[in-house]
Amino acid sequence: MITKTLKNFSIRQIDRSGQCFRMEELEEGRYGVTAADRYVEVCQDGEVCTFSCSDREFDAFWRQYFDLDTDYGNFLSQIDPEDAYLSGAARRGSGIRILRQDLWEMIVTFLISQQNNIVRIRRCVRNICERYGERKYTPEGISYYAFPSPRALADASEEELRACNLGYRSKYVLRTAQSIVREEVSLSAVSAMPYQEARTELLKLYGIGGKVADCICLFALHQLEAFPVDTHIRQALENHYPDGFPHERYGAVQGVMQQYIFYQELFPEEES
DNA sequence: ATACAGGTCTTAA
DNA sequence: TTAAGACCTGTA
Repeated sequence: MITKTLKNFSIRQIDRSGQCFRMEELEEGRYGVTAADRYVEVCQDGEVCTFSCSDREFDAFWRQYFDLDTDYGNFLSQIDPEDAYLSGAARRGSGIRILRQDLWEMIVTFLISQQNNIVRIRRCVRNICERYGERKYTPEGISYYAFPSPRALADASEEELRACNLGYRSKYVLRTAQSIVREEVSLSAVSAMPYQEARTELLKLYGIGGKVADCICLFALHQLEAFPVDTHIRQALENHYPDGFPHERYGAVQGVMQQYIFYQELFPEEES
């Protein structure tokens, strides 16, 4: 158990921002987070956060994962004060972090996410983790499932994946897993590439188009110049930027702005 | 009912 | 090169 005081950090906003589909609210203000092959519980009260892990585990993994060494105040201060829409969106989502998630996990997760809804995406990811992932235990004895390896998914059948509720995305996941196992695309090579190169490489995988590739670049590779355009973002840009979104202005950090906009569109009203 | 979810692939002009 | 159409499945 360790406690940290964190600015511009909201576990609730991160959960609802839809980057991670393996986070769940256990009770009011308490979240269980599974990432790669690890699990932690996070409690938050204002700026005070408690993580249910050791100091060593925190420094070895979660500090990075939650991007805690980045000053998000710096991103917020770059926003054009004349831009009322973006300023408002950023104020509302100011606790969002761009997580540094596992590359393979993001590839599969965002393959599943296409033309799909959040509830079902979560269920699909849970299903494949329980079916193909290794069962693990925290030091306290809480059980959870690691994300399945490329090998494990490559050895599955399309029918089995459909049974996990993936629908037509089953063959995307299967063929992509096989491509990775055969090293037609190298995960470690992609990890080391700059944005444009990584994006081009990811597009070689079956079922990955521009939007999904950008999500992977942003949420796994932390390439903040990636700006995934989905139906919500497209709509928001049409409504609020008739002359086009100022991509040049936010260039290297526009992925962060994308998240503020996405959050604003998904949660326009303050609830409870 | 029918449209729509964090789209992409395939096929036809 | 562009533009429909198809594709799983749940929810409103």
